[in-house]
Amino acid sequence: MNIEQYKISNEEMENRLECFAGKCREMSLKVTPQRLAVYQELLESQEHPSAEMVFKKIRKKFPSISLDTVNRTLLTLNDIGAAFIVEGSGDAKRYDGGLNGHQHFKCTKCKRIVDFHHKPFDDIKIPSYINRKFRVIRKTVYIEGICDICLEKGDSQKKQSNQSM
Amino acid sequence: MNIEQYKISNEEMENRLECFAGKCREMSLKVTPQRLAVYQELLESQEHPSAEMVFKKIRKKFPSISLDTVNRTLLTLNDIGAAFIVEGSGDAKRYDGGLNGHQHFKCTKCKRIVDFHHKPFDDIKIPSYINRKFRVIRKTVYIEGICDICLEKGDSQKKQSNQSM
DNA sequence: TTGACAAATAGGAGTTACTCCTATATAGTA
DNA sequence: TACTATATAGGAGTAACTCCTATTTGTCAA
Repeated sequence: MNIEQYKISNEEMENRLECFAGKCREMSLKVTPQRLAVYQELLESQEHPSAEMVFKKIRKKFPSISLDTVNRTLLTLNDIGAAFIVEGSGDAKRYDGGLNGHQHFKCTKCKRIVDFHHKPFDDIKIPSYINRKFRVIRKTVYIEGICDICLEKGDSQKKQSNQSM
Repeated sequence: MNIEQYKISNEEMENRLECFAGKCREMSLKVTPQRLAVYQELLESQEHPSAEMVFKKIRKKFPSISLDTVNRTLLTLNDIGAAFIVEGSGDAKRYDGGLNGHQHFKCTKCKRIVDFHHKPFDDIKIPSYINRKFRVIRKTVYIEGICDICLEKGDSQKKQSNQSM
């Protein structure tokens, strides 16, 4: 079975929370109960939650937390590489006239989407257990990063940490 | 050069508009000037526009068009396969604790994101002209479709046309 | 241990990107 | 040409943030 439902053990969780606290200190970010709660909830969740979903879960144990804190914290986790935003999610719908086969590169800074075409990517083979379980409508190779224009005019600005923990 | 800036010719545009009108009739959708304008603008655009971008452009030639019409029309284009929504765009940000290497399948109906892991997808090689031009932060194989749960409870519902024109 | 202070939080206001509603207009047909 | 099912314009409503500000709290240093 390659469709993953990975449940974390208690020891593993302790370990990861400690590691996360360390990373925060390293980046001179304060280790607040809110941050720990958000990080823990994200690790426990099996469903790639939105901020709203995380908020609703945490609120049960931590009724005073605000949605804004959850949002801010999740973005912070993304910045320090302790979590990431699922590819493509979170921006306005973008449309494609679909004139010919191509793949997309998206700049996470300016949101520009650039087409490119690499023939081998047209023919990627999806594992059969996916086709058996789901009705696949589209498959593609998707690349995210910083585009040439943003690189040029902003190279001196803050760089994100992008290695995951 | 594989980074695409494909500009359509006038004859090609005429041809595509006629073909689009035909497809509308076939689906018993009315061929309105607004629909033609939205479709034409999408084909002319080099930038995978959002509804707002299309709206601003069209408004110059067609000042009375409403944003809602642009939104509705773009969704209609997506439904009949005359255009599509760039993968992943348009929904709330979804977060990933990133515990281990995996890829994502997203259900376009219920927005559920399911992890799967197919080792060959970990090692896709990005063409060098991409790495030369952009700073790549992430690359992944991304699959969209209808998940098992939605298939089971909604198979009788409307099916989208998914072949592009 | 305790101040001091920069950083973080709560909660509400503001913004963006739709999505829904309804009266009016119009494309397609009879 | 008249009818009718669709489509449109424009405003209201909603979702998902993002910003603002007063208050609180980790962290460091004495």
